[in-house]
Amino acid sequence: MERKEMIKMEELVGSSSFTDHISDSYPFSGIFDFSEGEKSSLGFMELLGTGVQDYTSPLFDLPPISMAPSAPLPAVKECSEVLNQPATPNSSSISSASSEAVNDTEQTNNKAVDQEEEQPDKTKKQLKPKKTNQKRQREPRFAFMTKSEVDHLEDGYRWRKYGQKAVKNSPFPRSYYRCTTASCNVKKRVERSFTDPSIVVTTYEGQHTHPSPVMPRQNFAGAPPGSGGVSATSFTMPMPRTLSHYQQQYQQSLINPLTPSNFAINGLLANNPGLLRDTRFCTQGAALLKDHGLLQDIVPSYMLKEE
DNA sequence: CGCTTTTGACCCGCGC
DNA sequence: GCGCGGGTCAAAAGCG
Repeated sequence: MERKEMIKMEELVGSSSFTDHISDSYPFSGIFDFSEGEKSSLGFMELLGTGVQDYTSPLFDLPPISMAPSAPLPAVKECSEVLNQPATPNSSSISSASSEAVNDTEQTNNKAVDQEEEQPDKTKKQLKPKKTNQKRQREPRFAFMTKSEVDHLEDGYRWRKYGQKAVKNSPFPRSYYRCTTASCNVKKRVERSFTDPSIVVTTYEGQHTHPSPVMPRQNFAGAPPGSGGVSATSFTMPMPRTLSHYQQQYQQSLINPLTPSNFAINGLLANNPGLLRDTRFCTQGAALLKDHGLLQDIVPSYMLKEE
């Protein structure tokens, strides 16, 4: 059995319950898409190359202490768009989630209103209500590649497939999934790389507004949710905000070993001592050392002017 | 029976 | 304006 699986993102957040997916080398890479509006800034193919070797090559190192990037990453052209990212996509799960919740609510309301107002004729299939002229808000997206035989990787959440489309220039279709939780509008797309069919590209969009159905909260140092020790929102959203978020947590854990983040990170590292050594996160925004405030999550270090 | 998947149609933005 | 491609909807089918 040689199947290699992704590191589940909720595990990266801090579950202490995984051991069986870890191998010495993770064919795993991810980049972030902070696109705003319709244009995507995903560029992982150019960024990562087309071979599996590329995915596991050290795009930057994650030394256990410094977390310093070994080298600037390529595909800089993609980085400009991150600047359009509204403030702090991931510095606070609360703010991020709440702002999105507002958007979702607005969209839902608009939709409901539209449906009520328009009431298209019931000829044929009922048409979708027309969208308002405002541009569709696209949530921050996170994409990563996984070497896997299965398309739909288990990630701790329950998903319902709502669509499948053929992808241009690819023999493999793209599948669209939505989180089954009612109030949660997280989506993900799954498709195979046409350059390497063993690679599955998964793109998450949005943030879960609920804990993972299969990830018990006591993983986090046994602190009950809302107890004031470990807030539920800190750890019950395994969907990645950005990888740098986790690196921040890790960094924070080095600075202040009493922060709640440590419960997650330490548990993670305790169970997976090779994680930092082996995991090659490929993201422009992830490799940051200095504290650049909120921008630190979204702007690559070499784009920040040294002062 | 309830939930999920399938799948064709539709919507929408964008480029020409 | 039109066509294309990506994304979504929703009825029907499938499944446990």
